[in-house]
Amino acid sequence: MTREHEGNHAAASETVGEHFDAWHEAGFAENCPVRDVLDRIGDKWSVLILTALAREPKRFSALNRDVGDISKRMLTQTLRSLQRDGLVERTVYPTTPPTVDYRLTELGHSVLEPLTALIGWAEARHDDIRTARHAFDEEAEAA
Amino acid sequence: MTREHEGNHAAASETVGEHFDAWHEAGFAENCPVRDVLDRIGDKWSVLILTALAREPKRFSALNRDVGDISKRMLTQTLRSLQRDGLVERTVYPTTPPTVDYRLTELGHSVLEPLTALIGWAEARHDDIRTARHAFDEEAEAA
DNA sequence: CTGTATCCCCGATGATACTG
DNA sequence: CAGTATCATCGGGGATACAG
Repeated sequence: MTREHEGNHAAASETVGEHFDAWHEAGFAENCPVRDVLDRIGDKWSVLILTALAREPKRFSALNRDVGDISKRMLTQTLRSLQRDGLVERTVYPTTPPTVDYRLTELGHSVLEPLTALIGWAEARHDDIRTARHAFDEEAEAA
Repeated sequence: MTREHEGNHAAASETVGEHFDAWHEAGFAENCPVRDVLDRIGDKWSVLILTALAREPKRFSALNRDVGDISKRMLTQTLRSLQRDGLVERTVYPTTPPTVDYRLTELGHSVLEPLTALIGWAEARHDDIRTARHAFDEEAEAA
């Protein structure tokens, strides 16, 4: 089932494979751009916040509401990280009580493209994953 | 600097934004395909293993060597997860001592595409991120 | 060679209370 | 409204020893 498909991907994987081979041989693992980005993408809230800001700037309380069940603590912390990395811009309006909004920077918008591709893959292939899990678990159960 | 760029991304972000707005409103947060995938992508080793297998199947010991400084424990554990999700196929050859190799399935190869896009973004934009961090940290230091 | 079994530690996250 | 401070928890992941 797997073997027949390898041909389909040979062309793409050839290039990609060579790239990653060189990459691994170079000892990429330490302080590598990719791990750096992946660590951020990988945390529990960054992607959710970035996508929540995709359409328009939002205020702190709006984000707190729109992103499901994130604590104020983690919202603040994640926003700071995103701001520090130049993905999000924070604007304070000196009203009372204070008004603050967050918007994606150009860099923030740009990461949404590869991110959207990945999210698209997740949505498109999630059924396959679920099926694979089921098969795997039942096989394990048989033992 | 940010505002001027928004126009460039308006067209793309409009659609993407609407998608994510609907997505957030739908209460996506719980057992959502995307969090599911992101959790795996986000862990410390999955992407490294996936890319290490991009070119060709590898044996356990080869993976242990090629992926920088992963413990046997985590290698086994991560490979099991990837196998369970149908991204990696495990083949045992009944020799003595045992020989085992791991290869990407079609599903595994397919995730490499969006993943490669993200990695490409990381490599292309890492300098911008580093610059942003520097600026942010110095600004904080000034306080 | 290819793992499994244990123990342990630390950082990420949550809960709660407080502040300008 | 928009945070900060503090404490408690929980699980990911490393180290090490053992096993088929």
